[in-house]
Amino acid sequence: MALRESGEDYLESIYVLSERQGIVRSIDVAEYLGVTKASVSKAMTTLESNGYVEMGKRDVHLTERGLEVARQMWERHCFFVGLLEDAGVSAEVASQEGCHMEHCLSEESFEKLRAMLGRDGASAPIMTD
Amino acid sequence: MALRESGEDYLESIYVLSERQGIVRSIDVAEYLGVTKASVSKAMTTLESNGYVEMGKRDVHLTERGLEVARQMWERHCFFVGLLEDAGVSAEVASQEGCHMEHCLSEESFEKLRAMLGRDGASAPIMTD
DNA sequence: ACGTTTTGTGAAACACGGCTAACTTTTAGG
DNA sequence: CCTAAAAGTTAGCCGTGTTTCACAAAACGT
Repeated sequence: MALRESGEDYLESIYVLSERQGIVRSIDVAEYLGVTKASVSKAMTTLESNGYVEMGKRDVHLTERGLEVARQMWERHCFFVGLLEDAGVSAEVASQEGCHMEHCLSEESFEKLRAMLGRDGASAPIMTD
Repeated sequence: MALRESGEDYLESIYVLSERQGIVRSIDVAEYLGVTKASVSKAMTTLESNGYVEMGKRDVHLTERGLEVARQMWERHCFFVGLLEDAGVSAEVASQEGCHMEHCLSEESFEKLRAMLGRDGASAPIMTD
């Protein structure tokens, strides 16, 4: 089953939170994304059954497969947010809108775009945002 | 009621088709977007009740309000498709993916991005694609 | 003018992704 | 320990936007 935009968002947030705090619980994801814990629970179930995450007793973590997607999403997130900020968009708006742009492109197209725009591949350090 | 991504797509396609062929029928929109005519029928009903389109006996056309949105979407479509093509993405893929990017940004952010990237505002001539 | 084909509509169903509410389970303080 | 708070799950609902299927209405060829 193909990953949807919302699934990618969940994976990305698990990635960011795990870098930030190590162990990630559903409630952390819920707060980060601004959804209810019920929504997270549902999403985790389908992400787990598709092999993107594994749920322990009190944590959730990415599988290899999930990590790959998550890193890619985070990379794109940083790219688009940086691009918009450079264009003069406020950090807050750039972050919101970048969140959507990151799901629009295939990997191939994204790489081509990044190559053309000459922004290097460095992702922003993960911090509270 | 705010316009959703799909509503914007419908308006844009009516705009493109009307430039191309004058009169636009539901079936044309359905074929253009690759959805069923039932979907178009339903979408037109809500777009009409929100003042974006008017339905005649055998055609559908944009109101002032709808035209404004449609032109804006088309402008963005051309911008993103052009950008991707310049990056080396095939016309077909660029068109597909540009279709999604065009809905991600606020008007303000889009203008800033366009200004920074220095692509002029000329939209591509409307042709079969 | 008639019948066929094309076009449009309406009803019912589905997938998705969110929500609330109620419940269970786990954690942690006293 | 034991209870209260926090975290997680489950069930059911909603809105959006599709679909299919059946039908209505219009257009068109002969």
